[in-house]
Amino acid sequence: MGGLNSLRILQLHSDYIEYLPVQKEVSAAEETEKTARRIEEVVVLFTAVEEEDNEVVATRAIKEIENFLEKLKVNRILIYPYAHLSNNLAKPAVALKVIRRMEEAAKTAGMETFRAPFGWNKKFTISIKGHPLAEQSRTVLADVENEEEKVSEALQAEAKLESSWYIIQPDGSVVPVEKFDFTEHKDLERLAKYEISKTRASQEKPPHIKLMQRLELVDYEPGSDPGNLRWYPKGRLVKSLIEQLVTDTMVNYGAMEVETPVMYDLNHPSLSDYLDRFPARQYIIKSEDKDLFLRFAACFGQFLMLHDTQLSYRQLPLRVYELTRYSFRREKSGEIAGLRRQRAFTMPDCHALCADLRQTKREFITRFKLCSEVLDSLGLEKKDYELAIRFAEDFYNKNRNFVISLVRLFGKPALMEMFEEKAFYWVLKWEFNFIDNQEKASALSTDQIDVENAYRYDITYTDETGQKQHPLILHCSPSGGIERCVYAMLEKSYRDQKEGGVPFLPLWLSPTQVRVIPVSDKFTKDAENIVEEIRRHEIRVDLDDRSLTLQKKVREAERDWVIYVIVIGQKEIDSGFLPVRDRVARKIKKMKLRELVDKILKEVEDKPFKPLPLPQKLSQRPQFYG
RNA sequence: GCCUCGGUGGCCUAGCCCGGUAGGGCAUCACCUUGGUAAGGUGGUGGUCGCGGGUUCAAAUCCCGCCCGAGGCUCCA
Repeated sequence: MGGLNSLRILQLHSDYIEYLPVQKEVSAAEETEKTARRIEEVVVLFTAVEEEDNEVVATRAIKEIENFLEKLKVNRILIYPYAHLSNNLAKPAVALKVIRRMEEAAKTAGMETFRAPFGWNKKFTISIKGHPLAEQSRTVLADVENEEEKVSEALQAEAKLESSWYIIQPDGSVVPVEKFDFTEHKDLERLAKYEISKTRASQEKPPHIKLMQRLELVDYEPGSDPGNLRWYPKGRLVKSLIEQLVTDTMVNYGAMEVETPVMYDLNHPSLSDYLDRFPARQYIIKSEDKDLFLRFAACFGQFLMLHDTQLSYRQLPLRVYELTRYSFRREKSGEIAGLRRQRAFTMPDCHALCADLRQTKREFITRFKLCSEVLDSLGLEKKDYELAIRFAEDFYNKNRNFVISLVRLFGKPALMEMFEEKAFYWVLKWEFNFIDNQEKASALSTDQIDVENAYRYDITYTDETGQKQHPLILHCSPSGGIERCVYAMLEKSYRDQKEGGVPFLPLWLSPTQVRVIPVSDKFTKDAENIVEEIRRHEIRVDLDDRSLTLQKKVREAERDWVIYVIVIGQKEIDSGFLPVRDRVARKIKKMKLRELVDKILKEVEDKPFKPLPLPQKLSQRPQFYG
């Protein structure tokens, strides 16, 4: 029964690999020079030879790999002896023989074949490509009878543990997902389906894409890489106001705003560890003497900063905040979609260092509340998003009441994922998920308890007794990506409209809050005076001075989602009352200018303000789209 | 990366199956119109039909190759 033993190969389609033999590890090691080697556009085969392998297996392995290379349209391989793939290794002499046989077979098959020396401890750097076939692990069995090929997602699968899915209710009761009655919780059902079975209901284009273009908020930029967007003035205003709101919220909460670099040395020792877990996702920049990667979160910069910080337990919890413009993730081409997912995106990222679990829990609750406040400001209420909460079973058993208290705060049943063991660097994590018109779920706010990175980055504080301690680290994005917030607002508006409602952005985010329309050219001057009076109160007001019909101008104001529209003619000048067309209430109400101003100021109270991002007169505005 | 669909003035789109000198709408420009709450009228400017090759007397249309985009798959600590 030799069937269980085999040749194990981790096959990685790589942009490049660099390796440097450091020292001999076994006596059977081959002779080689201690010089660095770099190979580009290559399929790297990390190979371990197990106990009962014979040389037939080598030929068979190469045959399988040959098929694969055809699919990848690559013809260059590097055979890289890598013992760590197995705990049942063959003797070095046998292994070397098998490896040499592989090399020979590959050359015979016409592959451009490289091989790293056997028996050496080697330092290496690898950049793996981002497509699904890039990472494969294969096991070639020694037993000829057993021809099954096992192909699996190598890196992820190793870390992925069994998890089970439940619905947890505010009263603390827990039901397996399949037993829960979703009648009253359709979006939660969609989230569960999306997370567990990954089914899709719809095949159409996400509606927010058309809206983001038509409203001249934001658009694709063909001159860049996919997933890098251009923001028109109105969109820039909306985005910038949301950024401001999130930042204000975090600063009020006590966070210290910092700024850190967008790119980091690929070979920095503290980072390489972390990076190893996300090998395929970076933009790589070549500088004169080093390779840099663009950050995909604010963690690096903040952790490197905190590593160098002198911290006492008296200063905990310590909150550090950064708005990353941008974070970069080189998502696979097919994964990018409008404002749902980009390759360059803006993400607020707030870390809190806590001394112990007790402090952590208190902090976690505070942040949980802040997150729903932020979403509420965007016009996203509890009914508009769903909570997912994930943890290791062990953590849950010890902290059950804490988990339930979060669900109670949320006030609705939540999706719960329980892992048999701690699978990641966090022990507890939650997200607010928005479900869009295609029934796809996207995470907005999120927070997690990280128990590893303080060690990885050696971040410490001094406790009461003068000892260095590693804190717990909370990672929170209070809003999620800002782009994604806009996506959620637009998708929600579309849904509202489909259900017979009026689509609009919250008043404090509306690029135009009030539009004044003179009934004819004769009243432009009077209209201007009114505009100026409104503007003085920090209200974004504009003037449609184009020589179009009144109907047409009203129509366009509606299409621009302007919430308050005022028409100015002789009657208004005589009476002093303004006919205010309220988009949301869908009626025209007569009021004094002061009344309107007060009403608006009250509605946008406490929210950030920025002035009109375009010329005040519509006749002076270019058309950015269409 | 794979699959599917697509690429025609700034935007939307007809024409493609069945080859015969590219049509409409919006926007833009000019003129008329100066209005009372969701599209006033007339006229004009603007296109080597994504790129390259092939078939043909003739290609937006048929064939081959490539590029770009979108969606799906997959992925999403």
